[in-house]
Amino acid sequence: MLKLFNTLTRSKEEFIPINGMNVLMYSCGPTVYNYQHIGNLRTFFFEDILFRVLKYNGYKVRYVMNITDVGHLVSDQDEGEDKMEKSAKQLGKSVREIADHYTEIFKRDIGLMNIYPPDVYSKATDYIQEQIDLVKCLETKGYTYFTSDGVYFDTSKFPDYGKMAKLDISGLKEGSRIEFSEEKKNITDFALWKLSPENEQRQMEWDSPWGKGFPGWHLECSAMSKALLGNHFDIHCGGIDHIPIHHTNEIAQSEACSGEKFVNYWLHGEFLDMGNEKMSKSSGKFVTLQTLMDKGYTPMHYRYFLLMAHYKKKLKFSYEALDAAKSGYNNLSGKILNLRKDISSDEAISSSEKKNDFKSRFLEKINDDLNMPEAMSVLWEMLKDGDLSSNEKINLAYDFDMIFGLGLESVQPEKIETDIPEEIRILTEKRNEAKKKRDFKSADEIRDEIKQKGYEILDTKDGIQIKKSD
RNA sequence: GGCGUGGUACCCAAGUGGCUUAAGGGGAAAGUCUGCAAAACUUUUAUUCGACAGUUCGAAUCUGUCCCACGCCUCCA
Repeated sequence: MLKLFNTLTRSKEEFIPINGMNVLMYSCGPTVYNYQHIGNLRTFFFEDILFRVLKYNGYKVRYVMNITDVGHLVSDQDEGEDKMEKSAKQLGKSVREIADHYTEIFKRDIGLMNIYPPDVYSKATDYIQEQIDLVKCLETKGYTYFTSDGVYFDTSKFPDYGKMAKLDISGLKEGSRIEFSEEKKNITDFALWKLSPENEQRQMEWDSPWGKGFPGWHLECSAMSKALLGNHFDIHCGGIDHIPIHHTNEIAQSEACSGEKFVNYWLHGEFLDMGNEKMSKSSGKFVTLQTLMDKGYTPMHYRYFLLMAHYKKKLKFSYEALDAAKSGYNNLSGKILNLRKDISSDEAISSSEKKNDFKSRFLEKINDDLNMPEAMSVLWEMLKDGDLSSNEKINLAYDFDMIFGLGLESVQPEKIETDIPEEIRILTEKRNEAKKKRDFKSADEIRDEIKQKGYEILDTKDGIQIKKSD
C-alpha cells in the first residue's frame, strides 16, 4: 500500500488512483528566465522519486510538466515586470532565445541528475488559446471582473478559496503593497489576463477578447493540465512555496470553471536550506549544478545528498554535508564494484528468505510517503549483511536503484591515470628498486616525494597503482 | 503584525506513545591485513532527543510555558 502525504488534508493517505492502475500526474516546472539552482533541483528530484515509486508499484503514469515561458511576473501577485521580458531585456536577447537557452540547460541538468523527464513538457506559450478559453469559461460563470490592467478572478465568489493553504484571509497583511491592488476587490484576487501596457511594446503578447496582452501566471497550469490530463486528475506537485498563492489560485480557477474537483493528491517538496547563502534568484547569487561540478562534485554526489533527507523536511545545505554525501556515494560505488568482482566466484548460498525480507522492508519504506533516508538505510544494512550472497546483494542493489537513481549499474572503476609524467615514472622505478632491496626507508622517502608532486603510489595485490591526488 | 516549520551525537539525518536504554551516511578512534602506507574488513563512537514543568504503567514522540533558529505573507522550488 502506497501512502502519500496530501497537503489537502495535511495527512498521510492511501493512494488510490481515479482510474485503476493509470495515474495522471502534473508538476509545476521551471520558469525559464534563468538557471535553475540546486534548490529548484531538489524539488524536481522529489518529483522524480515520486514518479519512480509510482512506477515501481506498477502504475502507469502519464506525467506532465510545464515550462513557464511567459507571464510569471516578478511578484506572484501580478505586479512588476514579466520575468521573461525582464531577463531578455537585460541580456539583449529575444524572449524566445532566453527561454530556449534556459530550457536546454534545465533539461541537461535534470538529465545529469538522473531525473526522468516527464512524458510531456508543456510550454505556456503553446497553450495560449486554451488559457483564453479558460478565462472565457470563468467569465461566463461570473467569476471575473475588469480593472484597467486586465481581467481578474474574484476570489470572494469561490467559497472554498484558500482552503488547502488554510489561508486566514482576514489576517493577510493589508497595505504591504498597494499600487496595483487599488482596483482589486479582494486582496487575494489575481490576474487571469493582463493587458499590455499602452506605452510599451512587449515581445510576447497575444490578441484576446479583452485586448492585446498575456495570460496571468497561474492560468497556464490550470489550462494545460485540463488540456493534457482532464478536469480531474490524481497528483499535482511542486515546491512548498506554491501552496498559498499559485496552487490556491489554480484550484480556484479550475474548479470554478469545471465544477469538478481538480486534483486528489497535492504533494509539496520542502526547501533546501542554504543557511547564509540565501539564494534569491533576483539577487543573481545562487548555486547551480554547474557550480557544484566546478567544485569537483558530480551530479550523483548531489543526488546522494538529497537522498539522505525526507522531501517534506528542510535540508541544510553545506559543503561539509555535501562532502559527506560525496564520500558516501563513492563508498557505495566501491562496494558495488567489489560485489561485481565477487559474483563469479560466488557460491550461490540460498538465503532467498532474507533477500525477500530486505526487499519488503525496502518497499515498505518507499511506500511510506517516499521515505528515502530509511530506504537508504535498508540498502546499507543489506550490503553489510553477512548471509546474503554477493549475487543477491548486487541484484537487490540494482533493484533498489530503480528508486534511488544513482546509476549503480553503470558505475565504473576509477580510471587509472595513463599519462604519468616521465619524472614520476622514474621515481616510481627508483622506489621499486629500493623496495626490492628492502630499503624501506628510502622507498618511503621517494613515495613522499612523489606525493609532493601530486601523485600517489599505492601498493595493491595486483601491483603498483599511480593515482593523481585530489 | 499574521501564518507556519523545526531544534535528535563532531556534521548531515531517520524515528513521532512500548518492537528503539534512538536507523543510516560522513567523520573520528581501535583492531585485522600490510615492511609501512592506501584499500578492504571488524569494532567503538547519544542511558540521550533545545530547557523546564505536566499527562501516562510507559514519552525523543502527547500537553503547557519558555529559549533559539528558520520559512512564508514581499522574488523564490
